[in-house]
Amino acid sequence: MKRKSYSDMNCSVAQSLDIVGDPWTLLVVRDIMFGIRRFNDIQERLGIARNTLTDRLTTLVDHGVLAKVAYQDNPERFEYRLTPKGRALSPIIITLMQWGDQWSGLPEPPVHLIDRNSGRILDPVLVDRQSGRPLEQLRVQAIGETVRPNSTGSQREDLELR
Amino acid sequence: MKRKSYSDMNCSVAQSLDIVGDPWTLLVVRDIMFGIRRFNDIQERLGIARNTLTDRLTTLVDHGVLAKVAYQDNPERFEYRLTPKGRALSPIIITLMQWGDQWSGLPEPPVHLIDRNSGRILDPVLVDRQSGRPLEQLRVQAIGETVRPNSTGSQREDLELR
DNA sequence: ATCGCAGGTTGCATGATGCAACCCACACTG
DNA sequence: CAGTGTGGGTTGCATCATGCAACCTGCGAT
Repeated sequence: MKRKSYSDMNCSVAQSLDIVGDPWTLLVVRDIMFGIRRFNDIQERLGIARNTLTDRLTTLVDHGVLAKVAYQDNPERFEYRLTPKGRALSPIIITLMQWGDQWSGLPEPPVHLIDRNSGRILDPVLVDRQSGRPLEQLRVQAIGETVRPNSTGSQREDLELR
Repeated sequence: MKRKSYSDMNCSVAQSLDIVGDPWTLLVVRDIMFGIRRFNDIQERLGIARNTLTDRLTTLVDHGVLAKVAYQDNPERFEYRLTPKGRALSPIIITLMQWGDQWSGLPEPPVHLIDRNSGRILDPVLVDRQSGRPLEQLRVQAIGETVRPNSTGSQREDLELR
């Protein structure tokens, strides 16, 4: 049956996953972010079915995450580039990469991010912009209509971040 | 046909998505992180099919993301709690939430994160741990076997992060 | 005795995916 | 100008995952 849309869920996580939650979608974005921008290159690297790739690319273009631009005429050939909305996905890709590095059992990280100025390997961490403190060191609470005490009637709890 | 496993891809993003990339999985983790921990509560909040929820929960337990713990006997009743591996997913959930807040067209964020000490709304940003500088302000390059110059023969490019 | 609840399991219909084959316009080679 | 290669797809078919509703089981309460 059709996969249910999350879009009526009044939850930003659900809104995001409604756009980038399909299988392959974030891997396609990852490849394009890393400089693989053409249909055949993406298809070969990922091993994704060609019709599925067509679907993902057009859906991402429809959602404004990618732009399809011709890089030559006669014959017309295309590449896919990130829009600002697409570039804003980088924190998601990077945190997914980190979690995979730490927890998925690969012997060592297949890819490192380096700062081109210092040449150093980067260690990305999520902090509060104002205080600069890592979120995992704070007592963080979620507030909003969507988040309610659960059925036990317990009071709202802190998020377990570490 | 069966969805292809990404696990032989030598890419941490793929490894992560192999575990948390199924539809509903991250929404289930989100709910549990926000304190919804019981089968029926999750099922009602998400509107997920009950058999699908069963599958997602057992898969997450098998992967060590969740722990199924009894909170009473006679009759035995269970709740699902995050393991350390599951708690480590919080940066992914939070960055997904941010992207949804910014780009998915909701009038305003349905949920805010606040610091319980200061009471202030948190604005999470991904920085390099050592320098404290936001990644989007750096020239970042990905290095590793998986990342190669693309078919145009162009040299390795910086990641477009902003 | 039966009602309800928590936490599932089962059966069926359909849509999404994988896979292979095909297509089309153009360019290059002989 | 016939044949071959390349980029970027489309089409058909088989199968798996999902949605949905119904059913089940153990227990406590009425």
